[in-house]
Amino acid sequence: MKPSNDISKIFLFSGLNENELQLIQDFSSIKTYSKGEIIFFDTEPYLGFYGVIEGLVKIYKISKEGREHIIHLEYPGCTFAEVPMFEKYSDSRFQELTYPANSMAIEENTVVIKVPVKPFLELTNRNTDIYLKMLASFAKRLRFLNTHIEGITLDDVTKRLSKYLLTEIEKEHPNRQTIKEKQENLIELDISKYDLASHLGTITETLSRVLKKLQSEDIIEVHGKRIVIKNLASLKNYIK
Amino acid sequence: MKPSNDISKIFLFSGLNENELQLIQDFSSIKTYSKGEIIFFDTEPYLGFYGVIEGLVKIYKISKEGREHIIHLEYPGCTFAEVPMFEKYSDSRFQELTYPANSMAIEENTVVIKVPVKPFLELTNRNTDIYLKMLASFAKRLRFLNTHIEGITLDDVTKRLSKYLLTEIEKEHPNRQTIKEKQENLIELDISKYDLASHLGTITETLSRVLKKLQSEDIIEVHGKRIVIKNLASLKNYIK
DNA sequence: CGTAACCTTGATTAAGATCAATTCTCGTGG
DNA sequence: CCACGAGAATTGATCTTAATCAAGGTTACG
Repeated sequence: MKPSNDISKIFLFSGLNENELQLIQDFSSIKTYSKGEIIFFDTEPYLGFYGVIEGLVKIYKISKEGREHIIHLEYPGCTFAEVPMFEKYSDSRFQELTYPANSMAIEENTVVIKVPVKPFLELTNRNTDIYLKMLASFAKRLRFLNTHIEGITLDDVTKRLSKYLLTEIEKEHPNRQTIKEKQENLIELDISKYDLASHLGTITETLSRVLKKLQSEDIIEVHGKRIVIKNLASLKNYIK
Repeated sequence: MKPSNDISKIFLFSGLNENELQLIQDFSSIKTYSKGEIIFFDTEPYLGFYGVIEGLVKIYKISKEGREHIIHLEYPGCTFAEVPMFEKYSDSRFQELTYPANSMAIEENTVVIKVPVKPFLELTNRNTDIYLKMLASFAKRLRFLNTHIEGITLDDVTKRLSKYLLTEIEKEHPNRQTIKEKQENLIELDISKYDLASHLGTITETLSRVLKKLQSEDIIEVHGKRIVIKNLASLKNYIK
């Protein structure tokens, strides 16, 4: 009856036993969001972290002028906003922390678990396994952000888009050599072009033009949310 | 005789006892670098992390065209390149990891300790205190990078410089209300203008022009590496 | 079908990078 | 102590990329 309430798919919880999972479920809350619904703003006081069970969540910042930049996209299994938990720890004096960015569900029926800090830390206290898993997850995120910053500051939009497309291909075909010819070079965008642009640090108009340019060079073919890579070598050439 | 070999000032080691510190010192190596010397490249295989004992280190990326972007500046007490340690952990199959970015000593006689991963992890195995400290340090860095990305993608150069200047003032006067008038609004840059520009995601020429603009508006006064804030309110207005 | 959200296209503008000289600063050796 | 020279910083002129502004066109969904 509650397939969407299965929190064992959250990577962070994967080492925990039935009992611990039930405990977490007991003090946490699970909520389903519609597409476009805000999960939290970066002005809200920090209360706990979140995990995606179903759907897709964007983590983003907005400038004074209203321009948006997507920092992360969180897929099922991912946790987000765990970071402030340890900022609190590091501060001797108590201080009112806020969430580091805004977050919004960008798929219909996105299911998210909200885990309050205090009981969670009590449960996992001295659990080195959880700590190591978090360290690994933080490490991954740090490297991602490093690469992201590198892209934003040192690459133009074409290069950033090329990198994105190439990582998307890798994602869908983790071990490529064993895959048959069919669909090998097809990418099915799971986000809107607006969100993709914002994720690449640009705007829809520019993204549209760059996609058009790559099409005119016979490197890709765009049909709505489907992008076919027609010339992988040329695309790879752009990221050099 | 070896004042520069005092590794207890490394924040990460601050909870360790004499014995443990000695152990770390035994399997680690300490080296003094000249200004401009490379500590590691982002192409090198990962062998261990580093801690700054004296001096100043920049962590940076370089584009194909040779443009540089500084991601972090590391001061005495800081550790860097600890991140890949936990990427290795998270990967079941062994893989050859490289350093996430380049690093260079940017002060004369920068003293750095290099800690090899394996013995360090054996020493700290199951030491939740170290893990929590690392989580806190990763958390801090993640928030910093978030803010950094926000700045690069959503702010113009003037705003980024203003933010930098204001955080520098905070840094030098942690509890401002008790400070006397003199020197209150003086910033002594500890990096070159080239490095500052690169840290702000721009180039020296642009930085120079922005500094000039702020001077012409009577907000700051620049004398080489000394910058005096003449109108704090106006400067703060730029970061809104 | 109708309408709202999404996407594309074109014309224009603006911010900042690039290119090209100077000028300034400071450490070093005569 | 001064002069030299190299690296650092400034300034000006120009160019490039991508943002902005302004219409249209497409798609999806009730």
